[in-house]
Formats: sequence, C-alpha cells, structure tokens
Amino acid sequence: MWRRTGYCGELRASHVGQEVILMGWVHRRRDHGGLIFVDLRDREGQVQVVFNPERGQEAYEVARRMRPEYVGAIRGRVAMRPPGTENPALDTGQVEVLAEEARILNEARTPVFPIEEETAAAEEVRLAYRYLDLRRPSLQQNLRLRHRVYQVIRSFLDRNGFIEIETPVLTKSTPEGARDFLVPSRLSPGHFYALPQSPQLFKQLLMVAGFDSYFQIVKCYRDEDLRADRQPEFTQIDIEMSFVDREGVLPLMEELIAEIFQAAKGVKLPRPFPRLTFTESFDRYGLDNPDTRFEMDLTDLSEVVRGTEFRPFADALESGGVVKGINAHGCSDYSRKDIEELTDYIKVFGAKGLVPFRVTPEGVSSPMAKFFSPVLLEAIRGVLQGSPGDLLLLVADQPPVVAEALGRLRLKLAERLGLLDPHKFNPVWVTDFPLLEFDEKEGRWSAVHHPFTAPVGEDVPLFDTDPGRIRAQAYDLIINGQEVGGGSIRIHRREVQAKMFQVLGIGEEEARAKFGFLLEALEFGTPPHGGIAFGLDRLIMILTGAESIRDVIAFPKTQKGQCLMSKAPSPVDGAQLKELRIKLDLP
RNA sequence: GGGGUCGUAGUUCAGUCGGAUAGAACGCCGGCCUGUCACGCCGGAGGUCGCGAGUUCGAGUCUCGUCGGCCCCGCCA
Repeated sequence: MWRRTGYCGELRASHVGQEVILMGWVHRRRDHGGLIFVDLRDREGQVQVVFNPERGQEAYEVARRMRPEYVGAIRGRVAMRPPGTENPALDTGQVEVLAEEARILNEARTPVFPIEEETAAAEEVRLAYRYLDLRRPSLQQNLRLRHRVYQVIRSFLDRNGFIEIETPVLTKSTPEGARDFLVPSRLSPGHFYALPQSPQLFKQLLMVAGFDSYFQIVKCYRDEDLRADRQPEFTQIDIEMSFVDREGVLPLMEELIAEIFQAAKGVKLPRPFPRLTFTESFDRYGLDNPDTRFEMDLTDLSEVVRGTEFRPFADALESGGVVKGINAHGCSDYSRKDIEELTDYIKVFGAKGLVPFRVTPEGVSSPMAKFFSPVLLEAIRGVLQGSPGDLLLLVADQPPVVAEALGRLRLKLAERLGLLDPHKFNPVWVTDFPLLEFDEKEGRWSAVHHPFTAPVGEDVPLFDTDPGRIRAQAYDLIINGQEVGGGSIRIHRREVQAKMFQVLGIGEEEARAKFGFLLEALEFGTPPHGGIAFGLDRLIMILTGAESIRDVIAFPKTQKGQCLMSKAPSPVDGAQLKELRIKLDLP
C-alpha cells in the first residue's frame, strides 16, 4: 500500500513541484474525453486532479472508471493551474495535481444523496445513511468544533485543579425527576439498574471522599419525549467543588465558558456575566431563561387599567391576576390576521386572548377602543412608551400565565422582526430560584432544582411556615435564551436534608431506601460543596448555530427515540428475555 | 396522551374536478468531447404513489385505519 504524503485539502501554491500521494473520496469527475478532472476529497477539503493520457495512460484509464464516492489514491506532481483556470472558490484552487499513477481503493454505490455542503435530502434519509451525511462539511465542522471544546474543557479544568473521575452508568433508580431508562439485572432477577439522569449523587460522594474538585464529560439518560434540543442520551459537563459558596463557583465557571467561546468562536465574552434573580427575570422577560439580546420588556399595567370596565381585564384583576404588556416597535401595520396568529400562538400557553393597541400619529386605536377612555388609552401608551408605528400587546390572566404568554410572544416577535442576532452571545446568570413549588396535581411540594439543593441560610426557618418562599442557592446559566447549565450549592448537613425530604413528603423509611447511602455519607464529615452541570450539546448548538441538537451529535435518534441507521431499539430473542426472567405483556 | 405538518423515481418536487401510458429537474447508465470545476452535447433505464381497508365503472387524488419523519403542548428534579 502507498503511504499518503498529506491531505488533499492542504495543498497550496507552496507545494508546487512536489510529488504527492493523496487518498480520498472522488467528489466529482468531469470527463472531457481526452482529459479527465477528478476532485479528490478528504476531511481537510478537496483538490483537483488532472488525468492526461499523455502523462499517464494507465492512470487515465483508472480515472475513466472512477465514480462519485469511490475511494481512490493518486500519485502525481503539484502544479500551478494554467493562468485563467484558477478556482477562487476552493482553498486549493491555485493548484492542481497532475496524476501519474492512480488506484481505486474501493468502489462505492451511487450515494443516496449527493455529498454537498447544503443537502436538500430529507432528514429521514440523512439519518438512515448517517455515515454519508457525516461526510458533509457542515457536520464535519460541527463535530470537530465539539472536539475542540472537549479539549478546552479538559485543559481548563485540569489547570484549575479539577480531577476527572468516571461514575457508574449502571446505577440506581431514584424517585423524582425524569423517567429512568432501566436495565434488567441477570444476576439479580427482577431487579433493575437505572441509567443515570446525571451523576448527581456520585459527584457529591466524591466531595465526601475528599477529591475537592471533580469534573466529568458524561452521558446522561432521560426517558422523556424529545424536542429539537432534547435527545434521550445527551452529554453534560459535570462539575463539583468543595468548600465553596456560590461566589466560589460562578466566577470560575464564567472563565471556563469564556475560554470555550474564545477557542471555538474567537468571541470575547465580557466578565462578570450579568445576573438576574428569578423574580427579576420572570417580571421582565416572563421566563426563567431570558434572551437578553434585545429589549421589549414586559411591563405591568395592572394599576393603570384598574377600574376599567373591559371585562377580561377587570375579571383578571378581581381574581388576583395581572395585566401586562409589551411594545412591539414598528408593528402597527400588523394585520388582523397577524394578530390572530399571535393570539393563537399564546393560547397554547393558556392565555385567553391578546388585546392589541396601535399607536398612530392620530393617537391610540384598537378594536377594543370603545371599552377604554381616551385618557386610559393615553395612559397605556405612556407606560409602554408607545410611539407612532408601535403595536402594544396586552394580556390579562394569573401571573404565571401572563408571564409565559408574553415571554413567548416576545421571542416570537423578535424572531419575526429579526432581532435575534446570531453573532451576538449574551450570557446571563439567573439566581435565587424558589427551592420548592407546589404540585397541584400531586397535592404536594416538589423540588424546583433537585432535593439536594441547599436553601438560602436565612430562609431555613420558612420550612415550617411558608415553604414556597424559601429561596434556593441555585443558579442557571442562560445564553441567548437557551439554558446551557444549572447547578447549586448542596445540602451538606444531615438535618437540613431531613427537613427537605420531610417537606417533599419523602418518609424516613423511603429516604433510607432510596438515598440511604447519601444520608449516611452526610454523617461522615461532608464538606460544604456545590457545583454545576452544563449541557454540552446545547452549548455546541449555540456555538455552531445549529437549529437541531441532531446536528451536533454524530449518531442521534429520531423523535420516537429510534436510530434509523441501526434500527435500535429492536426486539430481542426469547432466550435473552428468559435469561433475564422477563415476560412481555404487549397489547 | 394531545395538536400541527409532511410521505409520489436514487434525491428534491409537480400532479387540475376522481378519468386514458404518473411527469420535471438533479442523479444514474451508454456514446461523443483536451481546461473543466454545478463541464457541455446526444441517447437510455428507472415507480409497492409509505402500508392496509373502504367508496366508486375507475383512486396518487375521496373516506377510515395504520406506520414513519419533523415542529409544538404535556413531560423533561
């Protein structure tokens, strides 16, 4: 076998005169009868190879048999292209390789879809032939950027004293949180391992063990329904630190994120990152994952419109609700149909309606104008700072409904107005989440973050009086409205953990059965500790501008959790099931 | 569990009011062509209209069911 001298995509004018041996895929062949051009492609790019029978009759004959995606090897000399035939679209476009000898290393079936930067092929087809899809430059670039990010993370955390430790993939099912993937145990019939939703308990135990600072780039598994940014298995950058409070975690994590953005995008993120409390975020943006690349804040109009006869507003206010609005700058020309579309959109989130007011040079107009006095219309305009050309959109309902409806509407409008600058990266910490939320369905308190999150010290007495007002020492990192990470300072005292389980309705016995090992560990000298986990896939999505998480994962699954290439999941034969003592009960 | 949308040649799509032999482009195969790079020109092959029922003289087209892709709600500590 020949040994290649380098990559196709690397050849430049400086290589002219050198003899090279190249190997790669036939990207395209242009047969002129007496002269054949072959673009040979490898991971670094492509280069034009010229087959002239006068230079190599046998090589020419081989080139005649070449077809797209054949794997070929050529030996030849790098030459400047004749003047006027350079191709500025190619990095290698100044030069070409004059083939003297050629070999076909392997033939290829006609590709199911052409291997091009932008493919028109449906994702269904691309996923079934993922290895062909992965030949396309855009996916190659995404995965190589992902590789770069792995290296930056390891280098940064190593430099800062973190120790990389693997935790079990076959572990224990725990209550709360997402549905577990289960793995039957052959050696313990009727017992099951669970795949970890995160290494949460293990990393805390590593703190108990005295490793001080730990990290892991680790797969996590959650058996929930998929979305454009959710896969059943995904990767976290999992981090935990001992003897720290929040200020020991956040600034260092900002350095890590900044280093990633610098290395991957050449973007400098100013530090410190801005911070918002959960309450501020909720009030201004309606969501706990605010996109701060643009303004359009939610504004409270409850006091302005109090006393109005307009039923939807009056009813909402009487039943403890609020009236809030946003100013869609320059949207006064939105048609009735546009407004209807936006209304339908927010109805998905529980809002009953959307009340529009157009600001014109003559004043404020609205289909609902007859319910409002001119003074009130002017007051609404004033509070929302409406100028002629603006469209004011109001929603009235219970606070959470108003927040989500307007928060999502704000994003929808920003998208329509082109306010989401893809070159802008706005990180923001959201802090002071509530520790608990009341689950109406289950009729009990549940943890907003997870049951090991520490409450803010001064709020601990509220456990007995008003659990809903306890703040958590938890924090999320949001970039451009995407939650890319979240963490907390953990409970390290046995009695606080007990209080937490108590309020969650997890009995002494159940707690011992489910988390006994953690509770016990807390009794053996647990340092104060806390940490964070970043969603690596989502981070790579932001860095690459990918619209789907599938574009940053080599072998992703469909919305039904299937791998169209390997056909997983699949039935297994009876012997396997018998060995596991499993009987199927299918509909 | 629910809502929306899509499924026709290898690929991307068109296909009228239900009507005769289901079309186009790209790709593929063959021929010609010595400076192309989305090469060009000539010719050709290629179809389980996702699958299954039903309505009809007749279904790619209408109805019902079903399978699958994508987006969303619920879900995702």
